[in-house]
Amino acid sequence: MDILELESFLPYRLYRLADAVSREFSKVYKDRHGLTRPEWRTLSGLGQRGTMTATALGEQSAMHKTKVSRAVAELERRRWLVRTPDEDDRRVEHLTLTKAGLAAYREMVPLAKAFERELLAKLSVGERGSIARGLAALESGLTSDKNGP
Amino acid sequence: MDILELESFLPYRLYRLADAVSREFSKVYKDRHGLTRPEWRTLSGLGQRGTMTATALGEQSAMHKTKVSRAVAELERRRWLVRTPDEDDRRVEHLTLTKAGLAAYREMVPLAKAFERELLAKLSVGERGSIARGLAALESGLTSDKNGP
DNA sequence: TTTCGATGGCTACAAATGAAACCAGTTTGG
DNA sequence: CCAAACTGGTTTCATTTGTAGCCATCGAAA
Repeated sequence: MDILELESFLPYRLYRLADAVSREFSKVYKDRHGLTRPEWRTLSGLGQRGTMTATALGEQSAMHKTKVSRAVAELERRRWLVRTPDEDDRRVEHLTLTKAGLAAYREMVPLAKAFERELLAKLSVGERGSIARGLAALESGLTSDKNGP
Repeated sequence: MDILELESFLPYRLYRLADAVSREFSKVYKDRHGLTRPEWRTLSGLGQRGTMTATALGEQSAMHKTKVSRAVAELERRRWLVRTPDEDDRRVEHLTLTKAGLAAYREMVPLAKAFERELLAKLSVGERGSIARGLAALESGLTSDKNGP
């Protein structure tokens, strides 16, 4: 009889790994600032790009509109970002971190980098290369057929 | 100023990839049988191993107890599995797929394998090897320090 | 034994998520 | 010019998830 070995099934392995890593990293921003993942991604996106619209944020960080909307609302409530209406299109808002938001971002960046470094530190150089190539390959394999007919 | 490039941040990349793949694959078991992911994993685990306790299922498929509990309850409601109390320890229940459950499992296995095959089909042999090695390396890097002092 | 800490499994409540509907505002085609 | 289709963003509601606490049972230690 034909069976499936869950432990070596790629979707499962990927998910489990990502879940473990993400859960571990979430401690960093949760413990430090009580952020949720969508909030962290929003902070990160704005810190990186300077100013973005909600839609752009959603695309960059692969989040559903509603996640973005709620994350932005919360960061605004904390006064970590401000919205400035677009001149030409009144539906659009440009989001920018405030001083406080930027401070939080600046504090998070080294922690994030350290986390990633530690994660990779356990691997050999060859292994690091393997992940880089493997992930890139899978990523491009996926995104290319996202656009259906 | 120091910034973090979200798009190349490993935890983010992993999560996004896993999420996309998992979401795509979930269509298979959702469309076919209206299963949730925990339910699918439960089915898969039992199909693979024959008989397991809820705790064992949780460990094998990396699911929280409550997810397991609820998934098992649902599969039992569908009469896809039965519980048999352990002889020695009356807290423990052994879970086994019924004929119906097994039929569903048998139907799913080829679909799962086909999905994985297609996912990998877009990659070169070298790239496939890279993922295999990369994932394995990260996995062992993680599990080894899960056991804190 | 009795008692006390673990363990298997469930449930109740709170928080996070997704789908779909919605509201403005904008574009397009007649 | 105006209706219809579309887009940015929010809200509502149902579903899913996690946390914490519960219950029953078990094992060990007194």
